[in-house]
Amino acid sequence: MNASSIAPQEIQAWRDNLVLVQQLLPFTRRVVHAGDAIYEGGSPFAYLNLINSGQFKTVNFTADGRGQVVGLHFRGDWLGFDGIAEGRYGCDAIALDTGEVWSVRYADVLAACAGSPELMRLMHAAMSRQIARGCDSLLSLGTLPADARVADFIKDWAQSLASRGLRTDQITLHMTRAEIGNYLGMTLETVSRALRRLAQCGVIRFDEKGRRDLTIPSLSALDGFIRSALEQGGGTRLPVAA
Amino acid sequence: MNASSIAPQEIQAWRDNLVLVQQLLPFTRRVVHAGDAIYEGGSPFAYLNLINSGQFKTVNFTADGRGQVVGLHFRGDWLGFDGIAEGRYGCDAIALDTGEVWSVRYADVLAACAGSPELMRLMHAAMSRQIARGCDSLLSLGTLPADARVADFIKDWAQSLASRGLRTDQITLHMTRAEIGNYLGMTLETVSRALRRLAQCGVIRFDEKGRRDLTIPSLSALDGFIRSALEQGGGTRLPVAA
DNA sequence: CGATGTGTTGACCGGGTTCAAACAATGTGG
DNA sequence: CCACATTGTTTGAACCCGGTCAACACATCG
Repeated sequence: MNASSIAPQEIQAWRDNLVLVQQLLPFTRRVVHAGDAIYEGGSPFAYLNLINSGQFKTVNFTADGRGQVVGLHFRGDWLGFDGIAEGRYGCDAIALDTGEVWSVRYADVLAACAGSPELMRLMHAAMSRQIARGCDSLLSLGTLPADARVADFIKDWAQSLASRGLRTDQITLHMTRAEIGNYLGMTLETVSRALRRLAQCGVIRFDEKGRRDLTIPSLSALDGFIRSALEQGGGTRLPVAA
Repeated sequence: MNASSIAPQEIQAWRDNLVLVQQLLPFTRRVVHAGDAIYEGGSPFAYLNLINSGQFKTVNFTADGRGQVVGLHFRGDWLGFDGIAEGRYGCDAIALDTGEVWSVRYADVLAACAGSPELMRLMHAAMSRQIARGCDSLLSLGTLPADARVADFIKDWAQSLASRGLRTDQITLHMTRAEIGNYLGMTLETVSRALRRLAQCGVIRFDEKGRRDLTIPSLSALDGFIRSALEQGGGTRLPVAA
């Protein structure tokens, strides 16, 4: 599951989305800035949004005010799948920095899919990928201690960039400690302490610029940190005895 | 979000899957028993499985032996979406009791979707629903204390049955405490204690038959328990200051 | 009968939360 | 330019929820 094991056809999956949409679908470009909402939970569903650039989070809100970051999304990802079934979006989609999304009417997508098996397959694959990513998030939340969860988070982030052809050694987290903590199911203080420990182990390094820019000397070192945190941290936390 | 607020068209969504598949797709019926694997993570993807009866869990495994129950599935749900993108299943799908699934070649689904907008829409909706359910799981894991998480789990279970026209006052958990705990990100002991506390509050009641059969006097009482656990348990655990 | 798997309960302890204080970064207006 | 407010980050100290370990009850099954 490391970056080098990404299947060849996967490396370019994000690009296929952009190319095919450009060829087959009418869409409107929409430039957004940090904090902008692409859509909000509860509002009527009509559009899917394909990310052309920028980074985004999806946040799930409840009536009683609880909020949970449930996903991070990058170039080539779709925003809005959660709205298809109910006809209303289930989450807020928020831009983490400035970027551009391509908005397409879902009705147009359906029509185009009927005429293009390739596009239909691509949409299925995109939804499938989001389902699989959700499973991985649950795995991380349920089985890893706090420090390892933060390490896994950074590893995922870097791999997401790597699979899109972006540089992974030097990354910028466009999220506050509070947002990261929310996403990982812990408090902002724990995130801060975990990052300090990761830096002390040399598995990440903070840039001079600020506390959100960091360099990753080695992805496999991150993996090593996670594994060591698992075995020395009591060993079998939530294993399933087959 | 209570049981009575389910939209009319949602109540029968599970049935549409079964009806449409029966009309449009060649499939093979497959009877399974508790513990049987419908498919296993890592094996090549070729079939989707529509649940006609029974209850199922999906389990995500890692190379280092960690396992996490990531989803529960009932009549009308599809199993196998997570395999479309990579061409390999990402999870194990395990039967929790005796049931029947309809196995359909994914290639046939694609072909049939091209000729039936209704079926295509239905597949999208099914995937969308699974994405949304994943988001809800993350919300529960990230924002609720242990007791409330167990209460929310039972509420979800009951609502899943209710939306399929099954009785919700009397339910049987076809899972061990360890499985439930794994699903909810806690230990089996905590599950046991949480259930006892729920029973003491009268929000659930154990049947004479065994420790897995329980009755739910009132769904709204479960909601009340969750809300009270939130406000008296320190109040704002992971809220997002808008 | 013992063996095995499951569930319950108690006592202890530790990782992570909570509370608090101080610091850093970035505006904002006079 | 500085005073000031605001937001984000770091660090410390105390507390507590939930994990860990252990013992026991209770089934089912050979």
